[in-house]
Amino acid sequence: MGDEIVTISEMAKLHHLTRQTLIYYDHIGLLKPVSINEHGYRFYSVFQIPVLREICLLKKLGVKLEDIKRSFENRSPDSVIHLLELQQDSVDKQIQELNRTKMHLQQRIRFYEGLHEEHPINTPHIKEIGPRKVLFVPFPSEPCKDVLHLTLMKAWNLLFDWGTMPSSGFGTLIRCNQFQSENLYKGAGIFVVLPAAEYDIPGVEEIPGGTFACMYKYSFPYFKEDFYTLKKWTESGNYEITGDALDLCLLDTTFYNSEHEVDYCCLQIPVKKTT
Amino acid sequence: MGDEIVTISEMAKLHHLTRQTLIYYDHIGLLKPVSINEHGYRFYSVFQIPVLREICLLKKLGVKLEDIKRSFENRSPDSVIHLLELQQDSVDKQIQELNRTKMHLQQRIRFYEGLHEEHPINTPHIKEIGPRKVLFVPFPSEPCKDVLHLTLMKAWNLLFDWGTMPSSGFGTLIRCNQFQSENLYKGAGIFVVLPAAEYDIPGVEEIPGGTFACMYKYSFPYFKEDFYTLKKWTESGNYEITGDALDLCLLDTTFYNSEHEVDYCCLQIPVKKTT
DNA sequence: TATGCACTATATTGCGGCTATACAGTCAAG
DNA sequence: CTTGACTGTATAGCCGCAATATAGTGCATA
Repeated sequence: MGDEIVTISEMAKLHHLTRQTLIYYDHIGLLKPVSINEHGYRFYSVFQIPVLREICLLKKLGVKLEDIKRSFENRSPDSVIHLLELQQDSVDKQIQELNRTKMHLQQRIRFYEGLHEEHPINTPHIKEIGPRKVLFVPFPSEPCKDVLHLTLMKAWNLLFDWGTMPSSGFGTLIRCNQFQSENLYKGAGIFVVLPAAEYDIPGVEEIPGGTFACMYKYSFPYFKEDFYTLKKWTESGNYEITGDALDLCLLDTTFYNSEHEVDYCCLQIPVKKTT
Repeated sequence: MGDEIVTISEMAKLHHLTRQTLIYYDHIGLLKPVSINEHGYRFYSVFQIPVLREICLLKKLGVKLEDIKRSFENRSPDSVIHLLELQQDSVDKQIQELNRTKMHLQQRIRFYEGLHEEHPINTPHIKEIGPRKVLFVPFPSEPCKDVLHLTLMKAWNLLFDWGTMPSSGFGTLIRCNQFQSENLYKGAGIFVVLPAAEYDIPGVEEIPGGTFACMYKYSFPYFKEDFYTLKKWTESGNYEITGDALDLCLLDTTFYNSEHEVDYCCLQIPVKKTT
């Protein structure tokens, strides 16, 4: 050096880049060497050092090479401010998105950690459960494997369309006004529990908190037997049913193993003690 | 449908994916159809719907397909919790990184917006300036174009190594104990202004805030004339110099145009009034 | 003069997670 | 028998390079 001319390797080392990167920048027209000798060797001017430095800075700020290139075609303090402000908006959006993702991750982890508590199987018992916001989608017909899957996917996609995620479980909801009827599943459907923070979705129902008769079980949600077992238990125990029943799916097909090849669910019927 | 078998297009539509994506998942072994007929047509089982749903969920949570694939090879609630916790760490890091980037963007925008104030050229005046943290790197020899560039790159790279960014300007610092000397640039060097929030860098100097004699000018920082002009002005105006002089570079080579082909700088000498 | 070493060049492939395109075969309805 | 909706494979492209293969250049030493 010393004569205001810099080789490609010097230029690269100065900016903590590799030679290939500079060759790439040459190819895409982002930074072309001031001269090329008869063997194709690239030579840069010391005046290009601040230019490459600025490219590295903008790159580190997340600006795309194409945008950097266009910015240099018409460079002024105002045009740079404009570029940086656009980048600021983009970064803000990315942070927002990541914060949502973080929230969904937390909810999902908490959901799975709930499984660590020891639960008696097929044993009715009483539990206090807080209020939940759910999205409800009715079954188009009598529930069976296919209808269940399709209805769940419909609910799931509705949530996705609204930019949120079903990170806290789902299940089957049975309307209490059909509990005595032959046609138990009339008005029933799939519910998906919403993350606590997400309210701006139309058609959201609130499941009130309170006392629930619960029973953990391995079965498909369209097997009525478990529901009737739990219902009979509440009646024989001086409880009065106060609302719709939930069959919350805790472990689905994706967790099937040699031990269990049906869903692990928690049936929940809201009750109050009759005196 | 209805017979528990799903075609590729149905499977895709159910999950808001394209056919090509499912073919891709087949190729990488993430989700293989349960059967393929004599013409190569792919057929999925309804039991694969929850699997693909879970794949989409994990994908939306930012988990890589390769990790999802491995997770499914040994799937249990605990292994999923582990996967999600790893992802949570990763998201936290990304958010931190973006917040730093955002801060640097803000500083950089504020720096350029400072140029919007109308500044008289070559006219000494008095200004109050707050304290600044800077990284200082001495010149290895008498400053000239090359030495300036190399020293600046050294400072710049030191900051990059520490994971921060010189987003608020840089310039030349001249030691006040050499102001009377023939050898003005002894002990001089490059300073780079640090973002306010970044303290954990070794060798950081503090430039105290206070009253400064300032002069905006177009020139290279190693031209002594401007410095002596401003120094003479302070002395004739009953000011006493109280510290090192700064020659802050506001617009460098990258902003050169037909009008100006030297740097736009602001010379700053800390002073106090002599009574 | 030969050898070695450090430098330079070009061209290609690969990463991740697809999308888009081109081209061709399959299937059911009219 | 044609039409249109489906299916397949194969390939290129996105971004910002890194890695590799292969070959030429330039200078110092044996």
